[in-house]
Amino acid sequence: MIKKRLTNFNLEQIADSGQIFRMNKQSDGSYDVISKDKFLKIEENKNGEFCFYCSQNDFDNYWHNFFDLEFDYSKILKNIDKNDEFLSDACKFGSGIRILRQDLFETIISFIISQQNNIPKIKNTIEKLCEKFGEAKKDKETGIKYFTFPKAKDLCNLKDLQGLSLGYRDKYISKFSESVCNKEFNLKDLEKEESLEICKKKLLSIYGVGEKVANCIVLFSLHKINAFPIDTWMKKVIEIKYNGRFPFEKYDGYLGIIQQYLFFYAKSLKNLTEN
DNA sequence: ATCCAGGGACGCG
DNA sequence: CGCGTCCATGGA
Repeated sequence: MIKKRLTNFNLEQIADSGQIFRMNKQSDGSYDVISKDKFLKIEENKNGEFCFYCSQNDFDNYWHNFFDLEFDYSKILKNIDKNDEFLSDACKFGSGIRILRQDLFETIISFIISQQNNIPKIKNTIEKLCEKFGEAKKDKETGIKYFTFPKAKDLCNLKDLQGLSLGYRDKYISKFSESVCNKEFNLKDLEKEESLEICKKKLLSIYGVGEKVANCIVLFSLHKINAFPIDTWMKKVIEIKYNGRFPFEKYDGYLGIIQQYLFFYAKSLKNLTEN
């Protein structure tokens, strides 16, 4: 078990942010996270320390990077236009959010599922997918049983994907998985690509991936933190709070982090027109 | 330009 | 309890 004192790191905020990944709050207040074939329990103790139930090796080689712990988010929080009250409030409200580095294949599948869908159902569908096609495993540290995320070769057959309430998205998943298996689509090359625009272009070539989903994938997996996904919440924010014109130029270079604060804050408010 | 394809959880009046 | 909406995309 690794104990860490961390600033700008909040489990609840990370779990409820716009990122779709396998993180679930347990009845004892701890959080179970699953990424690829890895499991991690995290809890915050009375001293305000975070306990990561994994080996030093797994922490250093995987989770540290996954949660983007090297990056100092307070730099961003200091750069906010003081006159922008809504954004200042949003940054305070979500200051513990981190932009994760999620597995590329897992992120592509997850965000294809996310389109025209709600978060409880998305999570439910992903879990069903993992139970059916993933590998049953037991976490060494806690003994907790879990299912790994499926491999591309397991998701190629369209018929196998039926009955999981994927709806019309099933064909997107089988086609993409097949293109990964026959090397038509090279995940490794995409992971190495530096340019946000080239990454987006390659992702947009996937059947079933459009502008919004491509932006989510480059931000949440490839960590191009200037990507700015615009969903219905962001549309509302820009329209109601910024009269249709958000000052993108002020935050060039880290727009994706700004987007997460805005998204998380907007969702927490019952009515955007008030406040 | 507009509609529909699957589907279900959730919030609100 | 019924209805609108939800982290959209592609094809007709």
